[in-house]
Amino acid sequence: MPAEVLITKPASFSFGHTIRSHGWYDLAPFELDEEQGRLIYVFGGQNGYGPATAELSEDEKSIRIQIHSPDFDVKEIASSVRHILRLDDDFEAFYLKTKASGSLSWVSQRNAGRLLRSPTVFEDAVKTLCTTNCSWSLTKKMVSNLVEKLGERAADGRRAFPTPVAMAAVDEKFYRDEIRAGYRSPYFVELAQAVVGGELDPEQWLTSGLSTPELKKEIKKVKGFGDYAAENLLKLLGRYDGLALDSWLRSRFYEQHNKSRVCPDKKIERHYRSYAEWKGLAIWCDMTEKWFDEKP
DNA sequence: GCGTCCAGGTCTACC
DNA sequence: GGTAGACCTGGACGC
Repeated sequence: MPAEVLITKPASFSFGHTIRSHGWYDLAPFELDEEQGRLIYVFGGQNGYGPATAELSEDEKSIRIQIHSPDFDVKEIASSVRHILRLDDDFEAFYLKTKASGSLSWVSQRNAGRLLRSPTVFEDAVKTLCTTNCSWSLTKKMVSNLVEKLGERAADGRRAFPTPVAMAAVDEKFYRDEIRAGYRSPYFVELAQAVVGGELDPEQWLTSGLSTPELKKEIKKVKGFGDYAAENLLKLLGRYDGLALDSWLRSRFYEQHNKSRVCPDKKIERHYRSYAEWKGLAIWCDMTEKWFDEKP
């Protein structure tokens, strides 16, 4: 029998909207069980414990965590679940703006807006790099390869996301040949080695006192992070000032708000200007509303 | 099955 | 600061 932990749900929280908020649920070691409405994740080993697979689901008042492992750090896993589901983030100011907007009033009605994230900023950074300049199928392949070839195995045979140490231990050739990361390969080596060597601490970005533009500059110092990747990572850190425009978001905007005609990014920026520091989340909710009609 | 073309975001060199 | 070309992969397409 798996061990079970319950976490009380915040008042304005939607489990379904959070786990399907963006593509992360589709990237290993996340797995979405659509039929049962469960999110599965393999938490990395910590504090002397090995990796542990956990299934997250919900009932009326709680989030249920079922842990399939002979030994695990229950506090660490519960704390990571709070982090990945953003249970402690405050969206009241965003909901006030969306309520006033009319077109985005559904966001507060459905308690949407929480973007699923990984337990560590390092994992989110690596996955963001895997989304740059390629199709979603290639992103999935690169992330699966990383987990399969470098991740530590949990008791049930699934694997956790690789640690910075594991990623720093292999060379550029490995990333090219085994991960199929192509020209991104040296970026992974550089990122992992900088974290292991202590020159870079991505986890510190969560609590950084820097302004968002300053933090974006810091993130862009990491090879492979341009405007899109930096702004995407900032969203996962909880800073929504940037739109993180990629080709998909642009084409959805043209279709929805510009009669399918291409327009400059500045026009997109103007469209969401009233959301101020929330505009990155506003565009994401605006462009993905239909996802939740398709996936009730 | 093979070859060609294209999309995708960032980097570097150059203006 | 802006721009062009290179980077690399997988998918689509034509043969």
